[in-house]
Amino acid sequence: MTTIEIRLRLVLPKGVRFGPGKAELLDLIHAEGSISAAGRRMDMSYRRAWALVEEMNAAFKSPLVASSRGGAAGGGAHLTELGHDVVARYRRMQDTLATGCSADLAALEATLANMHDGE
Amino acid sequence: MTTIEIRLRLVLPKGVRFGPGKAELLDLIHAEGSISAAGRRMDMSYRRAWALVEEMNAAFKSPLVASSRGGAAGGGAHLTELGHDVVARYRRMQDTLATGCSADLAALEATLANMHDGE
DNA sequence: CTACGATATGTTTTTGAAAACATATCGTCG
DNA sequence: CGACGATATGTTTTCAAAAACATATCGTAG
Repeated sequence: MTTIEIRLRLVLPKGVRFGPGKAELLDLIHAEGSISAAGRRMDMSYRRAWALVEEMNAAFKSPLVASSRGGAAGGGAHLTELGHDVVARYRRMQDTLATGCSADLAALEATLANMHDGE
Repeated sequence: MTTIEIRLRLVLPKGVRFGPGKAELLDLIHAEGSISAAGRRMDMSYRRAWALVEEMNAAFKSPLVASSRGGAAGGGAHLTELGHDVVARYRRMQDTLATGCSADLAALEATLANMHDGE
């Protein structure tokens, strides 16, 4: 049981940050085909999910998410090729980190305080 | 010139987070021999620096920082053996990350937007 | 041509973390 | 013993990010 969680965050130009949250959001947009549905699954308002997508789209040379309005389902969104690429790279970096640091991580876990409360 | 910064953050039990900020604070405490001096170097109030130290000390089975009051210099603080160990491990994980992900990082940088404004 | 469901934004309100301010305590040294 | 410089905390204030609320727009299908 791993009690320490490792988080990777990329800080892009203009202070834009890309971490676990945005990565998950992109994954969910891919799975749901909609920004609002993805936001719901993350207990996030559409307002906020949309803002995050905007920020990401602006940070790269071309959008990570393409969206459309109207139509049968009211509209929708999907990942662009670049969007898929960015998520894949982020996941791979995560894996590299997890496997490369497992020894140090285990050593650190042995030095943690014994907590009483759950979690 | 690397325009993407990689940040590593550990989430310990009870939601305590250990990232670049706390790592630097520990380094500065080691260099300065004082929590207040370290805080000053980071443009941080003593209040805040002290709170971060408290949080870290409580998260591990024994303190990372030992401090004393009064005396010639008014008091002081220094890293314990565990404190040095934690910082060293964090730095090593950082290196592992940086070297292991350089390829993905370079690829990502090539897909960033061309910005106008500085930084 | 109307209803629907999602995108796209503007505006206001909440709130939680950081800053700012204020003391109290400690131990050596002059 | 009185001053100094750092630790140790309590209290109040600021402020920016997130939430909450409110619309406007779009395009297909019925």
